[in-house]
Amino acid sequence: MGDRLAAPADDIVRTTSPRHKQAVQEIWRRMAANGDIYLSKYAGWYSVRDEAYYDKDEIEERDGRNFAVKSGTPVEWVEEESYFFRLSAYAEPLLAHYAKHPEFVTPENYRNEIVAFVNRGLKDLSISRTTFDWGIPVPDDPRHVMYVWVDALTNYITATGFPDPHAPRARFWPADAHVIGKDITRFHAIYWPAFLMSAKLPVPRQIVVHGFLFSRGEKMSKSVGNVVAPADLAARYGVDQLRYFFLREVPFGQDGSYSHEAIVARINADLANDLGNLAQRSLTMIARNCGGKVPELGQLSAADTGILAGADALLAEARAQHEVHAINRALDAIWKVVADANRYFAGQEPWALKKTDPARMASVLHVTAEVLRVIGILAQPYMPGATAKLLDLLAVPAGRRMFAHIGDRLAAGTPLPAPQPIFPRYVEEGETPAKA
RNA sequence: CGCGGGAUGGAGCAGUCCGGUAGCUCGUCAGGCUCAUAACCUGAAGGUCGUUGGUUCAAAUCCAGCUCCCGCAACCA
Repeated sequence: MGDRLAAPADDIVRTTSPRHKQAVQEIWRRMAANGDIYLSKYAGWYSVRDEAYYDKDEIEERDGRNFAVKSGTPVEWVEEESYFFRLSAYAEPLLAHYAKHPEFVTPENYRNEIVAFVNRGLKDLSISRTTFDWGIPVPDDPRHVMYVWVDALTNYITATGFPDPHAPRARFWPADAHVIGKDITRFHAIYWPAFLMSAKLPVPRQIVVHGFLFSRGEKMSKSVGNVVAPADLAARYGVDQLRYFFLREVPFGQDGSYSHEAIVARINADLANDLGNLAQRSLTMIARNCGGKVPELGQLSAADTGILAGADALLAEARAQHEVHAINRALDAIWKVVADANRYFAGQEPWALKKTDPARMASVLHVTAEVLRVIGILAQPYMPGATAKLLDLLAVPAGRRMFAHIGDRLAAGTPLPAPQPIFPRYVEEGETPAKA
């Protein structure tokens, strides 16, 4: 999945792997050493079929037997020996942490939910089971295996090589941002930092909560029949186009909605028309009128310095927006410059200068290409494929495409490859592609 | 009274915290240009800001009630 969306994982932690077992048992030992793990009994109404416990008020009695209200499955009273984590002791430390680091849980509405939840008090957490044996054994008590919480959450530090402080990736902990779905906020904003505090490990700097995506405003569900696989969308519209659409259209942290019409509108307007066409019209002129080489740059006009300054200011703007996870605003800012560049191009009328002032035409084309280079570099994280193509067309060397190279300038005289479209228009099936 | 989000020109959103000319994208209409992927540029039309009441010189914005829509509801990762 990650590969098909051009978002490959650096690492995948299998919970059965030896390194994970080692990390999990070590954090358990440290939590125990801190006096936060104790053995007791877990008692409650258990449904074998649901593999879940229910509260007393979730149970109803019929014909002398007890059933779970929600699922209708039979339940029985079960008492099971279990290790508990003293989560109750961490309500105060957690609240203190939330207060001291207001950005710890972001966006703010999720932070408010978490604070309100913790304010109501925390119960200790059952963290082991004896009813099954798949799972990581509890240190010094092989009758128990760890229940999901400690096991699953610890995978983050397994990936950084914990407990080896000299592991190659050890420097990545604590993480700058845990990016999670809104449905698992509590586990990541409450349980996980509590475990870490108990084990005397640093907590992540930030838990960043994202929303869900809805198809035409409705939650995807099999019964509604609106389930769409991301890979299918990528195949239909293009990976870069799909990534651009969601990153641009959905404010991070909120739920987002998409539809075929919205995606087509975005990729045609922003990608094909604004950026793709700007590259095409300028590069075609260069190919035809400047010998296919980066044209000479003459004396800069106010319009030239204006558009170049706009492009050069983007890195700082994008960084500021990413700092608060406003990816859509970073893209807004970049596309504002794309629009400015189209205005610049139309205003300078290089096609007219071709007859009256070829040197000035060359300058205008040079400046336009330069702006495209900056945008191409900045847009790489969002659209790796298309930006690589754009930078290729501008003959930007592979080693000069980092943000640090934005200050580079195109060298006049550099040969350019033949222009090619970067973003094709999306044409509905059945429609005839327009003749250019 | 379980918790939370939302209701703003045809569509999707911003603005609401810190009241004071209602903004953006798409769409529509008119004009321009002709380098370009029927694209680009300029201009215009279009909104009693869900509803009722209150506070105020002034409310999309603050307060109270109501209606409708949506998501979540702790051992299920």
